[in-house]
Formats: sequence, C-alpha cells, structure tokens
Amino acid sequence: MSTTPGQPDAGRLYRRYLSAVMLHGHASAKACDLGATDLYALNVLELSGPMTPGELGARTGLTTGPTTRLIDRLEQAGYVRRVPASDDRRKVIVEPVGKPAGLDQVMAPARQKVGEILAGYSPEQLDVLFDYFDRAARAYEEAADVLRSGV
Amino acid sequence: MSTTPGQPDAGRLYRRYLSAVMLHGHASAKACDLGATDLYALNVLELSGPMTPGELGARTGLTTGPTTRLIDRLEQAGYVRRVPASDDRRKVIVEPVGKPAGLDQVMAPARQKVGEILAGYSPEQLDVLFDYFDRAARAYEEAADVLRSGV
DNA sequence: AGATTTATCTTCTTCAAGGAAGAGAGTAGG
DNA sequence: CCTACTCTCTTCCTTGAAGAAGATAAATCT
Repeated sequence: MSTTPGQPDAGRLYRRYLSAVMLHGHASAKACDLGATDLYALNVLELSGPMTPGELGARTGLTTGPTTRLIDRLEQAGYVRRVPASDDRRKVIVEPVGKPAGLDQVMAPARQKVGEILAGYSPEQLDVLFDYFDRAARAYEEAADVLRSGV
Repeated sequence: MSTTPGQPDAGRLYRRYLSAVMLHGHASAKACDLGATDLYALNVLELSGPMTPGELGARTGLTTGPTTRLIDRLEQAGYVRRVPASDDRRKVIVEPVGKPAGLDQVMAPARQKVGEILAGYSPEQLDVLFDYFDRAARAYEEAADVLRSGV
C-alpha cells in the first residue's frame, strides 16, 4: 500500500470494503434473478440452518402469505427444499439443498479471488484473519438481531 | 460436511461471515425504509464518489426514468444532494450529503462493535487485516463489474 | 444561426412483492 | 370423542418500483 496503513483513512478503507462486499452480493443476486428478500432469506438459512416457514417468515419480517411464496420461489429455483418435520406433521422444514444452484456459481469467481488472496498469507496471518472473521460475524449477527427486534 | 479438527471449516466460517455482513446491511436498509436498489446506489456512490444520474443509472442497471426517481427518493430521504455541474448546465452531480442520515446512524452499533474488535489487535495484526480489506475490496469490485457487464 | 446530439426529467403502463383474511390439516387436552 | 389451538397454504387486494416513450433544456457541430 502506498500510504501508511495507520489511522487516516482506515475507516474509509473499511467502508469501501463493506460496500464492495454488499455490492458484489447484490450484483450476484441480480444475475440470478433473485430478489432482495430472497437473498436475505438464503442468508438467514445459511446462518441459522434449516427452520420452519413460520420462523423464516419471522426472521425476514414477512407475514405468512409472502413467506409461502418466498419459499416457493427459492424451491423452484433449486436453492431450498421442503421436507416434512418428523415430530409434527403440520410442520415443514425449509433446508438449503445439498447442491447449491446458480448463486454459488455466480459467486465462484469472487470466492476464487479471495481464496488466492488468502493463500498469500502465512499461517499466523491467517489465524488473525479468521479470528477476525469469526468475531465480526458474531458482531454483525448481533447487530442485525437488534435491528430486527427494534423494528 | 467434513469437519477437520485444527482447520475448522475455513470456508464455512468465511461464508458465515459474508452472510452476516450482508444480513446486517439488509436489515439496516430495511430499518431505514430503503429499497434494495437504493442501498445498491448508495454503495456505488460510496465507492466511486459523486457522479451524474446517467452514470448512476448505468451502474445500477436502470433506465433514465427509474434513475430519476431513485435519486428523488434518496434526496428526499436526505442521503444525497443534486448539485448543478459547473462545466455543463444540463448535467447534475449526485453526491452523498455531508451529514449522513439514518443509515449511518443505524449502522453505528455494528461499526462500534467492529471498532472494538479491531482495537484488540496489535499494529502488525492490523496491517494484515487492512491489507486484506484493501485487496478483497478490489477483488469484489472487480467481480461485481464482471457480473454487471455480463448481464 | 440551424440541426443534431446529449442529459435529465415527466407520464403512463406493467409487474412483482407484501399485507390481510380465511381455509385445510394436524396436535393437544378435557 | 370433541373442542380449541397451531401451523401452513391459498386468495384477493394494494403498493411500489421498473420499463417505454416522449418532452425540455443545453451543448456541439456544420
């Protein structure tokens, strides 16, 4: 880097990084004809694992009607699958399908680039990075939860 | 899922991190009554700085009509401002407003959390992290550009 | 000066997504 | 066994954003 990595534009650098991540995610979703809520729901499923439509609806802030059709869209596009719950035959479990469809494929180039970047670091440096990823993920999840309940 | 001890699924950890970032961004936008395209446009402006409506429309993949109303929404919400271009009186420059409105305020808790996390690292570790932020930002921007032009 | 091109804005129409209310299926308790 | 409750899915309606075509204003070229 040309300038000192110290304080002056650290915030700006980080914001640029965040913007790029979100921009890429959005462009990926668009490329797959996925709406914003669809992507949101996929992220929820990625984070919290399989859940019922009711819980997914609560997480995404949707009522039951839109939730059903959200799952319909995701199911039809091959991202999730409905499986009957074993304990309660009214319930349905929505789970990400084993072989992810287009989204992962669209995101593959970025993933590979990031993989190459990460491959250039030493094990000690990777420890730092992954320690950060872990902590930051928790922080963002927590903040997102607060926002959800605050609405 | 092959869970190997010692290397506890780095890919999964990273995906969780990405999901959390995007989830939080989305929840923030929702909390501010910002649509997906609006958030996208704000990120574009954050990344590339002030630009004309024409360029913003091209970046967001919108035609001129929706672009005008996109800017209307952002302007009315207090995120951007229209200023006449000095060199061409037909042109308008859309620029983020000096005093950021609700979005930054909503994102403040997460920012603070991340700030606290970063404060716990040594200068050498911070160098690693910011080096990564810089490189990853470029990678994601590049990948997003490819996706945009590929559509 | 007149014609063409560029840039933004306006209007109308279309379409997708979300909210509300209700129906069907299943579980739990008396 | 019968009632009350829960969960999911369906239907209808409304809202909001995007596309298309045209209008206005300004710069550029001949």
